[in-house]
Amino acid sequence: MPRQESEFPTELELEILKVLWEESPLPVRDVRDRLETEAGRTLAHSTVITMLNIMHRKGYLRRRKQGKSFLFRPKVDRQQVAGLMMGDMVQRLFDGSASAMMLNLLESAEIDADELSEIHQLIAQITREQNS
Amino acid sequence: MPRQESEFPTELELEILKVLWEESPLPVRDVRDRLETEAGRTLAHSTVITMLNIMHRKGYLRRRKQGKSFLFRPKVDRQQVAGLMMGDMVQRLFDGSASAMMLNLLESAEIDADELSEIHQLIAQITREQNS
DNA sequence: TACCATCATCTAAAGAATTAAACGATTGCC
DNA sequence: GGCAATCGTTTAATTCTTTAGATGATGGTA
Repeated sequence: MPRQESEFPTELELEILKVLWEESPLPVRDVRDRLETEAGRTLAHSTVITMLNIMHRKGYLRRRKQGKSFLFRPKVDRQQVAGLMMGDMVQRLFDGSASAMMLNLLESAEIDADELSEIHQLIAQITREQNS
Repeated sequence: MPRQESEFPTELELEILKVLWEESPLPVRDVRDRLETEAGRTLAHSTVITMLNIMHRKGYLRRRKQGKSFLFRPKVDRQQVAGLMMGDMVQRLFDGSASAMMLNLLESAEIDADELSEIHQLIAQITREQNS
């Protein structure tokens, strides 16, 4: 028994989602162009169609026929996917402790003062909400 | 050109690393047993050996012969791997913004009051360090 | 010594992810 | 009407990941 199909978008699927989260709906050709300019991935037209169809089958995208071509747009939003992927990573790396992950991020990533301040305030706000 | 070998531990590789981060060095048989009890994965002995050898080749593990069997232990530490994987995810999901990732974590994950407080204090401490 | 248990190596199978060529349908234009 | 451009479908090749059987070496034991 080999491994199962990933429950999250794969690397290329995520790249395509990012394109479509930025602007959609888009026809195949435009997705292809943006993968090249934005992600530095030059793919054959048929490759992109194949991927879009797979993603449609998996439920990541909606597909609508316009004229003779299809327009694609995301069916899942960025927050949702990010949440799922992060949740998975929290499980796999930190045995489910989101705070352990945050502590790791704080220590290993360079986060500038403004951002730190923003996060600081958000925590304060969440704390207030929990206490009310 | 299909995809390349992952630069990070794969799913099963990470599971094995977790076993060895907990205790090492271990012989193959013990790794196998712990994968079963701790990760719920029942694998053939030869499967585990194959994986351990692959991981050794990739530089994730050290291997030492004791008697007729090998003992394995990690060559990479948890912080290091976590940092790399998180960095990759920050890139892929949040275009490099670690703070965006943290904000997402704060909003989507349930983090209890004690943990929030701990994080809050750590941020304050980092802020002080940055200002000195 | 002969046999059995224990280990490692070799080999390979099968699914997932990625890539794209070949082919066919449709549409617009000369 | 015919030709070229454009689009989708079919099919398949390649690599990575995961899995494990077959085989061979070695050491202990009856």
